[in-house]
Amino acid sequence: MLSQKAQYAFRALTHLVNKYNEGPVLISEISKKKRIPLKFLENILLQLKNAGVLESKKGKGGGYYIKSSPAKTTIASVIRIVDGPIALLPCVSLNFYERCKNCDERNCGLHNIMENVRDATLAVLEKRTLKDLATGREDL
Amino acid sequence: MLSQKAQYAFRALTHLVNKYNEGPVLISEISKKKRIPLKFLENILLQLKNAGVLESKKGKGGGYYIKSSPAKTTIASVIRIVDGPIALLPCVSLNFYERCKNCDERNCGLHNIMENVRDATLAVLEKRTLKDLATGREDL
DNA sequence: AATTACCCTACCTATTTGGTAGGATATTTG
DNA sequence: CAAATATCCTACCAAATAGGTAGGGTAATT
Repeated sequence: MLSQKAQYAFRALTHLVNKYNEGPVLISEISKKKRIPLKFLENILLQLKNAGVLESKKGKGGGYYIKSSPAKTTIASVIRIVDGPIALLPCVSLNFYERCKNCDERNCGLHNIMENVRDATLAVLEKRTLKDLATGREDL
Repeated sequence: MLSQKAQYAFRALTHLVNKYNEGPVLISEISKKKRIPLKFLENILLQLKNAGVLESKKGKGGGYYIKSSPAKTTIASVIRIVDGPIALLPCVSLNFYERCKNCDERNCGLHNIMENVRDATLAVLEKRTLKDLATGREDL
């Protein structure tokens, strides 16, 4: 399951997508509109900025906004930034690979199954982008 | 990611599949062969038994064994027993559904995406069974 | 210079995860 | 029946992670 943090991240990103091209949005606005604890949200947005998804502007009239086009950032990459691995086992993770100390990957039934799961999952998550989060209207 | 507990469960089940139809297997044997802490393994196997995956026999000559045919138990069901939900969000879980308090499911881009992920994941995990864990040889 | 608003470090609490201890219970065998 | 075997059950514990808070520092406007 996605962490609460990741869910907050997606809620915040949804807001930013809906306001794309309307200039920087205050953390406090996102916090209020989406009911996300302010200080917690602050470091989520910072993390997304450091990873290159968001850009920020300081001082009056500042805030956060989506760096490039929403269609350029995949849902998969957001999950990796906030929660880490998407795969169900370290030994089948593309971005966070770790060798299994207790199985021989070429002769492990589970390994094979989990590779299939990973591929099926990524087929969706790498295709969908921030653009797909847009709602058109301002729900909660 | 799957928990350590789930990974232990699959290692143990692999052993039991390989010994299918050879009678009950001692917890202590599985523990030794698969290097799983004995007491921890004990309650994993018990849980799988209570869920109807395994059967046990007490006293001398006792142990654990797979209840019905290995092909009857899906990988998905094992994950649900040991780790709980497979879906990435509670609001798209088939077996552990919980309403999202912060979004309208009909108008939530993320909800839709996560339904697709769930379907893609389950297409694999509901098709594969314990039978697919069999290795033929005794690794580790 | 004052204000605004993001940036950074540190900290705190509750829950979950991973694991252990010890005895109770049921079954088989002599 | 008694002894041995092996699962079953309850309780506990420590470390890690998740979720959240506090407070001041820094940069950019006006």
